Amino acid sequence: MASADSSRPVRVRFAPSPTGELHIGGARTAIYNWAFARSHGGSFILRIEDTDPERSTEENKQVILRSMKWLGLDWDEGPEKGGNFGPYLQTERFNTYTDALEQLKKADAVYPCFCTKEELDAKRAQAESSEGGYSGYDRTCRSLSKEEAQARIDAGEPHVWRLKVPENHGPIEFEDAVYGHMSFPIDVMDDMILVRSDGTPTYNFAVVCDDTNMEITHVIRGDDHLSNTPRQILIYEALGKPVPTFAHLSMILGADGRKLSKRRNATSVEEYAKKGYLPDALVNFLALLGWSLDGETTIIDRNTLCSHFDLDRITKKDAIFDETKLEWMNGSYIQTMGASAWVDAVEPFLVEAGLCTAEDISENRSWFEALYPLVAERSKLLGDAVEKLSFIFDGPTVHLDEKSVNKVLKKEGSRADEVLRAVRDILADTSIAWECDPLQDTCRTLTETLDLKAKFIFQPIRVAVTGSQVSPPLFESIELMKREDVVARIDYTLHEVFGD
RNA sequence: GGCCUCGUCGUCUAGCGGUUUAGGACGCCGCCCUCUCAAGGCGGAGAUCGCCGGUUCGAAUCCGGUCGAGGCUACCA
Repeated sequence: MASADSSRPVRVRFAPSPTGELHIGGARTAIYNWAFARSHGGSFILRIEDTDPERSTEENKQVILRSMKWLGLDWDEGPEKGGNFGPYLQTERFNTYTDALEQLKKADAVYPCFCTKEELDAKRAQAESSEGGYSGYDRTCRSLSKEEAQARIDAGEPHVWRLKVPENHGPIEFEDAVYGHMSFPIDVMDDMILVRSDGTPTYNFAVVCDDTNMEITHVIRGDDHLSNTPRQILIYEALGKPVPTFAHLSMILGADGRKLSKRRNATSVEEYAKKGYLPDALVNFLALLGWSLDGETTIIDRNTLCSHFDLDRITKKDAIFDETKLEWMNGSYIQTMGASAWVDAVEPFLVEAGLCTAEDISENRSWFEALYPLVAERSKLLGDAVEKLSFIFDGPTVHLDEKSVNKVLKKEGSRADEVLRAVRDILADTSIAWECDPLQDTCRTLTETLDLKAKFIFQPIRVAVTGSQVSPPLFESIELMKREDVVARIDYTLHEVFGD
């Protein structure tokens, strides 16, 4: 029975392969590993599994590192950081795999196999179409004598190294921290290839070597590896190394209930950053996709996550990624993030939209921070600020939304022209402080002067000043604009709509 | 084909044999607040716990079967 050595200090790792960007599923796996390390006083290791030269790229590696940093998942050991168990790129660890292979050769736990890929494919194809079906490599080369095998190796014949699955081994069992007791019959275990004919390690072999050498205590990974686990346990046993605790994570599905795919869904962390999500929100949301604190709490900050995360509250069921809820959560984080952090986060969006430059922001920092209350509780995504605030940057004229003009200014009996003329005089009156409250209070007196409901006073002002019947709070916005611009906008509207 | 999983409101989930008329969150609907939109507050609809049997005084919770979904079964990771 495989069991973990609980006396060792907790060491976990996130091991992406740079064959693509960091996607949502990988991000969640990373978050769980990170949070587990933090909540157990352990180490979080980042290892890049780049043994597939065909698909691995340096660019992808950089994107992954960038996304990890953006998410705020700091690693204790790994690329750029180093550590006592490096290197942290598999391509730089080949000597450790050959060392392990030598050890297995000495222990007579592996054997060379000379069957070619073509022969294997043919055998498998034939077996699959026959009655019993395919049940793994037929072990042709396992019965080769030592001498014959060595002679063929010496003759330069291409060969792989296969694990000699033990004859008298009971079922392979382990306690998965998420799925519970697992048991796999030994007779369905293939004599899997550990080292390819070109000398490179296969995935299952490389992971086990790395995880043992890096003294990983808990392997938290996607459940597509659940069926690989018994194979890996066999390798741990052959190596005579302690088997870590495994925790397998269910899959994240798209809204259509199907596997997330680049074609149908936004899948990479980078895309979510560009869409205006906050790292805190994404971490919170992803943490809750398959894990719960208590079933009640939904807003969970990093500190809470890092102190309370544990494996026993992870769900087994696949989860559907519901972006609507992510949006809500992001809005919630925007509401509480504070003006300063908001300005930093929203800057690229404002600049991108051409509303201002980075210099404008650094020179008028406090003015930009004053914008925050106008949109904080009205934004789901950072970029929402652009649409809501653009009118403020428009100067002495503003684009008048036709629908709003018709509905508010030209409405039968609204007396919007009277209202605007009166308001114009109030706003132009320099004896009234250019501040939210005095301006608003003075305008409100018009409800009595003109005998109109507040709505009929304020909505015309809103359309004239912001161009639309929907906007952030009126006088809070006006306060942040120049008096001459606001007055000019009212004159402009009066002229455009009423021909003044 | 073989092996291994998973299955509670539309979605994320709580639930670990009785305290459950199955709780919370998002979304949806209504009301309140209100200068618009939001935010916030309050309330509502929404799950016979995939299905069928069994165990039990009692099951979403335990067991068996079944259906559906998924993973692995590569000289990919």
